[in-house]
Amino acid sequence: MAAQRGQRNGVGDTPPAPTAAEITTPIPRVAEVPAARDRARAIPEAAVARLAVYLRVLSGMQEQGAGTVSSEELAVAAGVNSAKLRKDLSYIGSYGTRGVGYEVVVLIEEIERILGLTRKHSVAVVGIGNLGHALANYGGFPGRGFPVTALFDVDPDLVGVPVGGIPVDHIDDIPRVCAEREVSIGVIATPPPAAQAVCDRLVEAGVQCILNFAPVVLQVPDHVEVRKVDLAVELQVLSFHVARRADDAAQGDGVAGMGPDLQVNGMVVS
Amino acid sequence: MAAQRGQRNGVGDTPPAPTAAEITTPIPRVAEVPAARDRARAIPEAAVARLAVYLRVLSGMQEQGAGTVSSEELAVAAGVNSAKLRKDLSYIGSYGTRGVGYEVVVLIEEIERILGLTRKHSVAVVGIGNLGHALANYGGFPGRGFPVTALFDVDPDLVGVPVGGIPVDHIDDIPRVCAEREVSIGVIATPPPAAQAVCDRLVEAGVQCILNFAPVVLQVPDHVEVRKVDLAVELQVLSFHVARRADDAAQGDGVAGMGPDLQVNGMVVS
DNA sequence: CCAACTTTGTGCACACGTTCACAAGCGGTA
DNA sequence: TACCGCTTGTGAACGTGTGCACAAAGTTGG
Repeated sequence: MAAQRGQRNGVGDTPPAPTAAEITTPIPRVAEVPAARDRARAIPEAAVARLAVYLRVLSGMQEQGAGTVSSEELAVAAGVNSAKLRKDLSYIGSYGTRGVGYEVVVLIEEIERILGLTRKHSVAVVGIGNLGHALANYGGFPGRGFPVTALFDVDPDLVGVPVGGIPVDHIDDIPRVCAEREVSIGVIATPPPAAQAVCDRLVEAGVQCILNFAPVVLQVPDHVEVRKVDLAVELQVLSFHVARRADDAAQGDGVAGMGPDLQVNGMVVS
Repeated sequence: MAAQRGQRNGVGDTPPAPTAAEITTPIPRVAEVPAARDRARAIPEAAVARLAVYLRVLSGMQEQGAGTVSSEELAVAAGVNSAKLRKDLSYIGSYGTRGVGYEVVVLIEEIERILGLTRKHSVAVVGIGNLGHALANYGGFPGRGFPVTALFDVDPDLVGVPVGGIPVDHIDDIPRVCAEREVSIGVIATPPPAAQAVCDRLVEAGVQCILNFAPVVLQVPDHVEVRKVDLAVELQVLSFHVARRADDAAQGDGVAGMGPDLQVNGMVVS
């Protein structure tokens, strides 16, 4: 996935050099806060998403009492190449020990810090239909750190009714309620026609991050970050692969039989 | 976003040249079916996802009685660059008229054909909790073409109960039921610990495409296509952006005040 | 203290995707 | 028919992300 956003202007004009303090580094553990900040800006989006995956895998390992992991172990558990994993981790700093691996606790701490999980992020869900209901009932959202603190809908029958312990407010109250409860992430689970209007109100209320489940391309000012989860697109992409597969089978038939073509690379699957 | 998959081996060893029949092209409208097949294999994943978006936008335009669209119009409606849009469309063929634009109907037809939407794809939902319930109730799934024909759960209290018009079966019946109803797409909405086992059964049942909502890295044989929708990851990526933004504000403070930095590029927002 | 082994961190090359810029082609007009 | 303006389709440059391969660095055993 790839998130669409409202026209990000050319980021090509970044500062020419990273102060060169990066290379010299007289003492091993310098570059405390400021360098970390500089690095944070350079982490590719895809790597950020993977860091979140690593974090979950690491949490699982921690619960099972693992003290350290090698990049190889962590990589197979996360379903990625070990080189990629190491590169991803290098974006946030050098917290591994050569010849040994990474300390699970340290890695968890650092990833959480980079992802901003040390702070709680209030979540508001707008649109309490099937999906909104499900989201609200997650209660505390994935793995805590993202408490759902506000619910909104237009339906007067729903307003006031508590869902998952939180009373539903009317969408007209978005600005007030979001401000009061310091909502930092808005989740849009409304029907398509309502999505843009809801989005506008969230933005107006100062919400800077939006997770959009409505199959609509949202227009937002470019200081707002939008991520989209689009069920229809996911299914259609899968459909494409079904079709491609069917075509391949129909076409490359007379050549090598109908069996799957041989696998050269060693599968890492256990 | 990027979908993880079970190690795709180097596609670098593709046929050396596309038969060179591509370049010469004596007659304008040759390259009927076979070329379309060859092309289909070359469409980048990201482009496929966007084609699905274009399709939705086009459907909306068709309903409003539009006969033709220019790449520019369609691009802004889909929230992308017009050059990118044209390149994406070029992957599926040349169906535009220079100086005019694209015929909406034709484009819809062609995109549907490429995405394999001319055929119906039965969907099975496994795990009828909050989310599974919501998915089952969509009834016919996004925009039809993806009828939900089977539901599964372990809970004996749910088995036999109809949800959204379809009775829930026990997950032990996955192979039989999936075969009977010719399920081609499996949706996993179970708790994390059950996901891999469920996935294995789906694969065993011959399902080749899986949409995974469970926060787990699935291991599948490489003829199976997996797409992942991970709520936790989405939120954590947003959290990262909040943090980055906070850092920026705290750091680049003394320079240009606290207002948003000026926007150079012309916003396309209406 | 040294040598052998292990694993990280990263420079480099490659591949993929995006963007630019323009020739090719079509419709409208005189 | 010839010209003009407009929009497509695409070759080529560019930027980003991925994967390889190896030096750097640490640990363990003698």
